[in-house]
Amino acid sequence: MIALIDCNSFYASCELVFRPDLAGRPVVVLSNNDGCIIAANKEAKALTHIPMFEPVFKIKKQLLEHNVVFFSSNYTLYGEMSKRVINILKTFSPRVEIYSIDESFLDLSTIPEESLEAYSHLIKDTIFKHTGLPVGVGVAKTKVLSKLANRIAKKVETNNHVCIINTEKQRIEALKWCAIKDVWGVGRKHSERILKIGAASAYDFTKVPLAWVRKEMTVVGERTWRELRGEPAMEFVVNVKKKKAIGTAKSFGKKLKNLDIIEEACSYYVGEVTEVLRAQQSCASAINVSITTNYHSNRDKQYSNSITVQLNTPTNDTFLLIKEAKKALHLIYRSGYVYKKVGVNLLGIIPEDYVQANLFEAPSASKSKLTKVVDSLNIKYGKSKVSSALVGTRIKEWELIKEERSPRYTTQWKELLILKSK
DNA sequence: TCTGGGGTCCTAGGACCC
DNA sequence: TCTGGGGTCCTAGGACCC
Repeated sequence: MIALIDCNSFYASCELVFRPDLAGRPVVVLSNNDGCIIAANKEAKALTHIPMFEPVFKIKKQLLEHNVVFFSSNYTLYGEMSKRVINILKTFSPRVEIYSIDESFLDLSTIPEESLEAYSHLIKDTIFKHTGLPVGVGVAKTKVLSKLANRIAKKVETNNHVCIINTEKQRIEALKWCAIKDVWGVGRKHSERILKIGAASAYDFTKVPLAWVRKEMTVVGERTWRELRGEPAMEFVVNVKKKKAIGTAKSFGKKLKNLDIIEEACSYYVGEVTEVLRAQQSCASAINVSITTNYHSNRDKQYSNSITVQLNTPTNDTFLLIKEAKKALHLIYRSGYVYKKVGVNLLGIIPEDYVQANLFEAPSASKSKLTKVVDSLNIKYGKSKVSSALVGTRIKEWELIKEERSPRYTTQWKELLILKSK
């Protein structure tokens, strides 16, 4: 049996752990640049109707009327809280698949069937006791079914946040309860197509002929179909896989016209992604740079472009990659537009031990020692204390907006939570 | 009239996830 | 005024190889 443990309204719950004074009040967490709502606690969800991903400015008035508390996203905090949850889960099973920041699969094959329910409650209660985070637990024979069980645990009040799908009767009941659009792996496009052929529930979908599923939804859809029928078709991935692409593309705090300032933002992002690249002991063999105007705007002239540069020799050297990114940016930049976003993406990622030298290029003097020193200084003194001069110093001119970010309680000495004594 | 067969690699685009 | 960011997997089609 496989369990899926999922934290409820994860980002909002993380904020509430450190702000018990806000208990009972509606709380929402905003996206980067404070643009959209990306998480809401149950009080906020209960309020009228707060659509996720709704631009905040459109409903701000309404939210203020209801006394909603806003937080900008604080990924440092959420990442740390996530690690704590995972460490607890590892004490409950030797095999844990970390699926996302707030979800993990657990192999419970060694737990006797009659103990599954008690064990699930124990997992849930232990996490709450040690972190203050509420979670739901779904258990079933396949990953897709445990996702479904988790959904039932969350939505059906009487379940007390735990749901086990074990018998054939339970499986069919669960499938009939679940609308096709809510099945894990079936998105908007596919659920429209499935509805069109008359299947409305997950149960109906399992009765659609495999040939149709295969043709319309490829092998990915076939796996979902099999798993819903109780036949395992997805791998349980215990080892963290190295990333195959590492990228970043964030909106600017304000719109930008000039190449020199966009260049600085671009260089800064290259610094960020190469740090991740080095942390997984890899090198990139290509880098992609993209720029785009604000596609929401009807008034601005629109332009977007991107370019991929193959490197002569794969590298993880920030300084070399900034140089390449800058050249690439110059090729796609056009003056006369107002830009909203620049992105960099590292591609063709290979382990650093596999790098093959280029026959026609003199080996460059190794800067690996320099980047190591830079990395260790930044770990010690804080993010981006040391960086390439190409990054510049005008970060305030393009940096994204985070007006309501909470303190980084768990990772910065200066921002520790203070408990006042009388 | 009729024009091989078996591959690899790369890219763009679509669909999905949190 | 203001609209998120970071990923994965799969397929088709083009270009190339022997």
